[in-house]
Amino acid sequence: MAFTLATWNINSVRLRAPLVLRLLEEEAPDVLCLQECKSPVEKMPLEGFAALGYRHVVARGQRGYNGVAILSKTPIEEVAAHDYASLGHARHIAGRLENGVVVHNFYVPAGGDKPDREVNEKFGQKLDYLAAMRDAFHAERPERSILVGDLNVAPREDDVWSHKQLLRVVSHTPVEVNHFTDAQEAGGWVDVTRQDIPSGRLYSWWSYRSPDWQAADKGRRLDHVWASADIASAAHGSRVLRDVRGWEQPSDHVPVFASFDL
DNA sequence: ATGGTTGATCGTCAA
Repeated sequence: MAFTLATWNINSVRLRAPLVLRLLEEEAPDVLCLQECKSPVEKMPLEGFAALGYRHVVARGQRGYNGVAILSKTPIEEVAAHDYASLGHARHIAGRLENGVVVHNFYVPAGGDKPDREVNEKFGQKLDYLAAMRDAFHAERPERSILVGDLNVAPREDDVWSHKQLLRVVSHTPVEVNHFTDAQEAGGWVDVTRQDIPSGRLYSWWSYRSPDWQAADKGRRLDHVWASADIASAAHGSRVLRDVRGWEQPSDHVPVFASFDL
């Protein structure tokens, strides 16, 4: 069974429900993972998604911040919803599809402005969160699993518009990249997007604060699709839907897609 | 070094 999966930081699922519906109609992924829903689950506009065939949902929400959801055309069974680093935030949900594949959907803390945990508590929380992910994957190495989400780290030099200018900017600092890589390696996760698109600049986020995002193109690749090593060879066809950044009243993130022959 | 924009919520925090 082949299926296509997408991940998208929607930055308010209620405000941008029309954009979610447009993506589902135009691209029809089998599974869509959303982050930053900024809504309790009971206030997410799930009826509209169900009307398009996405009748199966696992989600965690909270008022105003965070919030993750997995929409699926086929049944999905919730298998976990971890509060890594005990932040009390709705940042993770995991479900198992009928083919046995477990989908982890993450929204890693952004980490605030200053990349120093001594003066910025949020940066410390981000590092702690990534360390907790590492520990969890070390304790139980994932198999037949896919991990997606807004991981809020752009690990490679060609994942940012200027490696040199971002070395001290949160999302691309060496300490974050090290924590990110440790979590990835602890799980034996393969970066599916870079397996399919091995070289060249690739971004999934452009700041609202940067005018003329398209021409300036000061983007970062913060949104990721990983697969456990046992199924990584089944992945193909990764795409980053850059044009979605130009939709009306857009999210600052765009969807990232991958397909799997399993 | 600073400010730039957006969203939730309703003065301010988070991103």
